[in-house]
Amino acid sequence: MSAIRGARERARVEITAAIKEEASRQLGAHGPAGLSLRAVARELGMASSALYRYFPSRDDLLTALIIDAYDAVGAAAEEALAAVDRRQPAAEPVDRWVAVCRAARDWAVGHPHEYALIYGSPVPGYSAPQDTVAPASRVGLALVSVARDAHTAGVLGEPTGRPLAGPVRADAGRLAAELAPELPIRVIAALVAAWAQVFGIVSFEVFGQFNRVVEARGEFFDQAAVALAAQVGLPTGGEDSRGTPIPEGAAAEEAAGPVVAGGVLPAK
Amino acid sequence: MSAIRGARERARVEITAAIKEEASRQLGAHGPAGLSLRAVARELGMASSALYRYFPSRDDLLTALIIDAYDAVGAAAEEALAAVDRRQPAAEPVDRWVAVCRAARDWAVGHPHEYALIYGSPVPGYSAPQDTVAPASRVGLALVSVARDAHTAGVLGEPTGRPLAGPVRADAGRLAAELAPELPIRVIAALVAAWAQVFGIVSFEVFGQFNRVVEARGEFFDQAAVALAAQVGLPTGGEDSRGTPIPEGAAAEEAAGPVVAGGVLPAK
DNA sequence: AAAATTGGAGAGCGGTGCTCTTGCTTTTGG
DNA sequence: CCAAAAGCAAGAGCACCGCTCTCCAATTTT
Repeated sequence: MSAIRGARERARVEITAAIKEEASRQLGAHGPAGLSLRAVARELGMASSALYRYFPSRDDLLTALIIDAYDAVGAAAEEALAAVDRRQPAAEPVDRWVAVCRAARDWAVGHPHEYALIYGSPVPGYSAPQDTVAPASRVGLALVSVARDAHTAGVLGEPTGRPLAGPVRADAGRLAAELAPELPIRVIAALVAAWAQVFGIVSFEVFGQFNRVVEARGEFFDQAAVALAAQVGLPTGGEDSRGTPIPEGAAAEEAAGPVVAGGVLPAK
Repeated sequence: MSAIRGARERARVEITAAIKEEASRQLGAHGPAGLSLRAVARELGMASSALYRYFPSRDDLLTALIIDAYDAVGAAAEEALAAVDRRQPAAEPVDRWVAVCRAARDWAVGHPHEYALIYGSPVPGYSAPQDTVAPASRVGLALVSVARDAHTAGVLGEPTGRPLAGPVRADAGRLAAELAPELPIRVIAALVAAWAQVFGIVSFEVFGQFNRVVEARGEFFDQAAVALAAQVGLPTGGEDSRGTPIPEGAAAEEAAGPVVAGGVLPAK
């Protein structure tokens, strides 16, 4: 969209990118607290004050990195979904679900500092500017799309759990209208809960809460992801809680089979 | 245990407590990043260098606050369990479960900065010294004890989900030997997952991920907590048999939406 | 009472985010 | 084509930070 307006403009985007790159490098090396504008400037061979031409404050730099991180994990999730469809055109919903969860988790363990930036404590003063909400939704939307596709395919069962309390139903209804009007309200509520719970497990792993508790983190995560899929109503091929009808009999051989069918990567 | 050994010793514990108190106050006001040794010292009317007689570094002060926070949320959970038993001597397991979850959640909502300290991103360089693991386990142990009591009462059902993968089974077996040998291994695994998932939902609420997504946070949390209880194998009264509402909704008036750290600047 | 330990205060070091002023270069427009 | 405008880099400087070191007073111990 932007033609080469001039050397100046081109230099600007290049330098901006270089700053973000170096900042991201420092963030990976010393953590969010160790991100220093002066150090970035030093590494780039420019005066610290010159940096303020590109980012009006340290928090703005951090916000840029936050958006990039949201986009990175969102892209990873979307790409994983596309990859499983490419590899296996009629993949089971649960496999698509697990692929998305796995992608988020793998990105998180591969980029712990970036992950901490977006799913850890809000770092600066910082009250999530509007620019972050779209990138932040991408993983959630990928999960929603898995459920939506299962629904259109007619294989989406009843989510587990009790009937919704009134206010929760209202929230879920509002969300449904926004992003998937065809899905049952209870599925929407279950999706939101599952979304949070997936990241709960990821956070515990990345933030060290599983130290000396869970060693087989990959398998543990997959197990939980499958359980969450069932909670949402995706057919998991296993005996399910409370006799949820399993729409079609495709998966008879999974009874003793691998926990995760079809091509989801093992731990590492 | 320590008799009054002298004015000096008594002054030491008093000053130590005062430092932690003021530090906690500042943490609540300006967030973890805004905790400044100099400011604490200033507020206490002493030289900043004198503070180092009590805490050898800022990180040590933070560690002390972290331990206090773990103890506080752990105590809240244990106290909630005791309270529900006191109020209702033969409480349903699911009610005891939800009480523990609720206590953790309510504490987190009421102390967002302390919560961020312990369940957010690991703040400094910081590699969780051994002193923190015991306090950090208290909430988890409360959840285990609910399951254990249900088991001894003979009302613990099968946890939902597929059979465990081998490595997960190994982890769960080791944990079972440590803290509840009588519980089925699958229950242990489900407990660990539920533990992480509870805090996933709490973190999403406290860290603002639910902004503009979930408004009825209390009800939503209760719903998820019940679902997790079922996942562990606690009887939840069936899917629709009894419309027993959720125990209590106590803290519904946590108006402040952005729980985020004290605004350094109002953005712009 | 003397000696040893402990706590407090100040100065100072190197670092930080950020602002302001001063020049220089590129872009713009008549 | 050249002057005005706008954008950019650099330096100095402010207020703050964590932390160390030295010096001195008060307390404990011997």
